[in-house]
Amino acid sequence: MDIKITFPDKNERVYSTGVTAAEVIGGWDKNALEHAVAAKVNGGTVDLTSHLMENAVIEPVAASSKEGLSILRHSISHVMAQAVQDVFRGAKVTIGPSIEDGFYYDFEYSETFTLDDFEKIETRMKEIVASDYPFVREEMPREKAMALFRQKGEDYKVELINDLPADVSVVSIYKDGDYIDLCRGPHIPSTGKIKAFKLLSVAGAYWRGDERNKMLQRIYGTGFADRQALEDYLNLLEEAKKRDHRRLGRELDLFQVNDEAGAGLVIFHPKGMMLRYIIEDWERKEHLKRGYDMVMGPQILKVDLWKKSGHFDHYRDNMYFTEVDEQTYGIKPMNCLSHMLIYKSKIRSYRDLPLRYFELGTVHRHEKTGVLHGLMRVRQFTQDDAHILCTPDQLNSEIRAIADFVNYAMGIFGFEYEVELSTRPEHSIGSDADWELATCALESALKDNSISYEVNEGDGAFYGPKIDFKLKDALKRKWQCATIQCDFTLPERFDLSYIGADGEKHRPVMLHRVILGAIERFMGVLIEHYAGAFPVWLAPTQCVLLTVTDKHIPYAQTVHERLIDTGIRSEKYFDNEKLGYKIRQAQMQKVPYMLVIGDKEMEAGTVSPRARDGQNLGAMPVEQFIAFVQEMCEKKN
RNA sequence: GCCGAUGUAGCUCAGCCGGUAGAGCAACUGAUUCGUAAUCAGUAGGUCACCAGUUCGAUUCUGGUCAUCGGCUCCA
Repeated sequence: MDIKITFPDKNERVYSTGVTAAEVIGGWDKNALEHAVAAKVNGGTVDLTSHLMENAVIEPVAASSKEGLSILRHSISHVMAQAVQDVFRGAKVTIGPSIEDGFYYDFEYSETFTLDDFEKIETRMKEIVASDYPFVREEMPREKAMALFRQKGEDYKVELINDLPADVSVVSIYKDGDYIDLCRGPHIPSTGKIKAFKLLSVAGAYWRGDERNKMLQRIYGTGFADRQALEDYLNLLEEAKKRDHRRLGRELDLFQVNDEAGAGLVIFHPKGMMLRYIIEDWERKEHLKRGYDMVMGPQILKVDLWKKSGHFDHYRDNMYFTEVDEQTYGIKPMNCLSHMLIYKSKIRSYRDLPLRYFELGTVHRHEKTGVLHGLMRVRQFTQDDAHILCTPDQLNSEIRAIADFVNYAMGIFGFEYEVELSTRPEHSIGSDADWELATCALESALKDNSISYEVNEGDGAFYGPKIDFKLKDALKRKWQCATIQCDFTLPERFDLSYIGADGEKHRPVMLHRVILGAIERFMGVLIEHYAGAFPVWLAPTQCVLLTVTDKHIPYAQTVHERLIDTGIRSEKYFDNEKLGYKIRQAQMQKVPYMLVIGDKEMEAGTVSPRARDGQNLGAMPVEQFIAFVQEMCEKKN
């Protein structure tokens, strides 16, 4: 029997049944086979060693492609597990997938792995690579596989097989050398295909990601198609370290987190506070343009109100409480309660809706110690929070308007983001019907706006489903910033109503939403995004005046006063140092413009700006520089 | 909260197999008055995270606490 194979270039060739994918690809293009780690056959990815049994469209999967890298890294994780078991007898294997920038493998082992062990493991891995063991796939009945892994003492693998759906009768295993692993595949043809890898870190991880389970040891590593790509990636990691917001926060004197004050509590220094002020000021204006009203509620509210809202039952562990005059107060972890009370302060007509209450609301949440992280994860933070109360009919257009707002804001800062729709979690309040309605409202607004999104099952807030906007920082970590949450429950619990056109009472719907999310976190992301070199409109210091000698100070002082007078954030640097030294200092502080002031400038009434990128703009009248900076701010440059 | 690592001057880091500590940069003082990424000299700076224990003696060893870092879980 012969089969017909179609290549990517649409050419076709006939082979006898059972020919391997590698033979077919090699016959089509030797070079393509050289760089391939797997094959795509009729859309599915398979081993190069797999046999083709029917007519097929075939395509090589290159090691450097996204899918190829994933397969390569998965294979490297097998080799690492093999090496770990060779070096550390008794280590049990669990799972070892490829992830975004590499791979990991989780082990159970009596001793702790240290960074020093990496060398031993890598050395053994290199031997395995040099041996060029073929990866051999074998399929067997699940009972047989279970017996095999039980006999090897691999309890976790036994559990994995045990938990497979009942209708799975055959499982696949992969062998390379004398190592056997339960695996769906596909894998690279042989260990010799591995050209570049590195182990990066070791950390704890719960078996199956559940904190009730045993803590395993996870070794992270990465691999690439060639050494150069690996080098480039490692350099990128170094670069990312340099723009870590915690480091820049100190170097640029923006903020501190102090043990004496408490973990997760940010203290803003003048420059950091200036940055924050600029962002908040901009936000207030943007909200006023969009029909929001500014409001403000108290920091603590009586515990009974938190019971009424459901926070006490569902959010208590994350809340701080305080006792005053035998009254218990909850320190607010969210801003909604006051906003509910504002709504309730008078009878509302359908003509009043939608009402959009905006508050830069500071909240406290008791976050677990292990999750605190610079500005990104803190215990006190300020949300650019708003609650929109509207009729069900208005829901769709309100959600669309928020999505537009988010898009506009992200555009200003040049962030990319992804959208997720999070549905009802395990612990939640409200009826199924309301959840259904709320989820549909969010989903249809996304669809109407043709925003692509992924569904995140069970990740909603306890009172309603949400749309999350996740932006990416310099380390490619995703951060949840903007979110829109649809809530039928709180209006119910607070018995909110409006009088409709029919003269009857109706229940409004509430949207909770933030645009930047937490100002602290957003600033952290911003710092890394710009590597501390903020655009002029955001820079805490926009220009610094550098005098050549002391005799230029009086003139420089008048320039400074003029700049400050026009609202430009100018700083004086009149120290008795050489110009080169001062430029270096200003450069390291990443100030957008350095204004050099010497004899020439003093005589002509000019300044000579030097841009942060080293470009000398030449002498210009002070007024010209002012106009220049003002224009940049206007354009948000 | 869990696993692991770490905590020495403002910062980056040495050091001590137990005998109370150093370097570079920063800071301060003086000299120098200088044109686009580091002028020279001097001075000062530390309860070695905190609290116990072992010891004649602890920064060093042991235990606990706090915090930080890398992850897990959770989240704006």
